[in-house]
Amino acid sequence: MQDLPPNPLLAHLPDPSELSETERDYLDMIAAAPLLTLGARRDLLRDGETLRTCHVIVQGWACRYKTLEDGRRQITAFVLPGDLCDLYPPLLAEMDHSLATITAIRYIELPRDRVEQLVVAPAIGRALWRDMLVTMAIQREWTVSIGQRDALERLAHMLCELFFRLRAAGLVRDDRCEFPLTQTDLAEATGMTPVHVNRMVQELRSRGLIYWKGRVLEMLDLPGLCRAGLFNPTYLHQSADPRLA
Amino acid sequence: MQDLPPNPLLAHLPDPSELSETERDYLDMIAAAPLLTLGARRDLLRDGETLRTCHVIVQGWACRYKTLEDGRRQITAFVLPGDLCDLYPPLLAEMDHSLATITAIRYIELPRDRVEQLVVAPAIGRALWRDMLVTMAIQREWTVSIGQRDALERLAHMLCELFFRLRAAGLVRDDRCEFPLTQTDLAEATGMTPVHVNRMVQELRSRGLIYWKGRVLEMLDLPGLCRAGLFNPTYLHQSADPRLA
DNA sequence: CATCTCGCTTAACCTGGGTGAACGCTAGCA
DNA sequence: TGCTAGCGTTCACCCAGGTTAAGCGAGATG
Repeated sequence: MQDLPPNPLLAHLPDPSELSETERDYLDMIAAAPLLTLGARRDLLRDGETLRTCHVIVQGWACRYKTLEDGRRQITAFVLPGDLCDLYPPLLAEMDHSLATITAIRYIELPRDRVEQLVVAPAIGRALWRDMLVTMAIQREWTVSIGQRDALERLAHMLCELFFRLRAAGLVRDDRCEFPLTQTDLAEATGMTPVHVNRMVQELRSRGLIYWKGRVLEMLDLPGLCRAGLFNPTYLHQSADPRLA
Repeated sequence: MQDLPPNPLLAHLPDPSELSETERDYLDMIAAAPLLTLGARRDLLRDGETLRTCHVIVQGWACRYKTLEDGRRQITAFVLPGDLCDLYPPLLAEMDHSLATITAIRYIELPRDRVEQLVVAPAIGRALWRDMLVTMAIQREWTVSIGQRDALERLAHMLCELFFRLRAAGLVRDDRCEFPLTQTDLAEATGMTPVHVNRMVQELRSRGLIYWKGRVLEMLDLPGLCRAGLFNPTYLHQSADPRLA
């Protein structure tokens, strides 16, 4: 593990100087919350659970998924290092999906009423809204992908999305990033079979678009991959992000 | 058109007595906003537009959609009468999808800064958050449907979802509702072709699950349709809704 | 050092749903 | 009262991607 990045909750907020004193107090309390740990490939939250606390994943990869009665499983979102994640669900009565780790993670727990405060704090609330709207846009784009793009486009699009999000989180150097997903994960996220994901990975490799070995993914031709996936990054609304050089 | 329901923004909020005076003032101003009209099958907002106002659809059906460069089109959500709809997008810089009417609609426009106030008003903000989380849950469920359910299940699931939402909005009587979607709409929403939607509609009819003619849809066997679609309504988080008898 | 497991890879075969095209019904509309 | 347009319906054909199964390499475990 690398050194710990600052709490992602903070990274998503405006400059502290724009916050009221009350808001700064909230954040101080959050910064003081103890860091918890969970190993790779475990459930953090299960469908049907009732929650009294909220989670913020500080480090590591996770995913949301739903399982049908007969066992079919669909990953509906990837939660990347630095993403806010389970801040909101406890505002509803009951989990309607599960959340599992991909890698080991570090996270904090916040009591529910603290989140309710954050959500309606002026500057913090607005920032959380903006974050939520981007998450929503990503979810819409998955719908478009699975509904309209063919297998190759879908895989290319998914890799582009993850890459752009990782880059915005400062986790890309020289077009390379750590990439802990398995082909089976990608299959469950894109609605195809692991076998077919493999075929498409081969195809992207043979076209010279990506290098992927072990846990390292490198974009050999990012514009080409974007074209192959009909990927247009505007839905990520990253333009204003200062971390993009 | 039937008589006008109250502004859906109000329907989604807690009892007015729980609101502060400031919040009640906000709502009064909203109630006073003039009602605008737009005909069926028109774009209300287009991908790429920059917005300075927000919209609340008071009456009628609409949908969100995205179009790929080569014309493939995916409907990503249906906005039903009474749903909040475009309250939030203007918090982001630019539309990343389009919004089109299905039927003629009535709507109001709110200036952007008014929405920013609403969103962080204590009681109103919390209610809007809850609404947003349900919308998000629906979007996740679409991902699951398109990713994992087969054509028949997908169609059945979509009909169940729309039916439950319409029922919560008070638009169902005796298991019947007005249903202005075409089979092509359903095709664009479920990621299949109109031809195949038609085959699946025939199948649901021949199993005695639905009656659908003109603009009327009737559930002849709702439990059966739920089973056919592997539909579990918990993700709609309707249990607490007082309008469900 | 042997064994086990997990993830990746390849191959042969099959099917759900796409494609393209034609036809018919109903509802405006001139 | 005939024309046009949109929507639903049906058919014949075909392919993208699913299915099943087997082999392989690398890291984990005893």
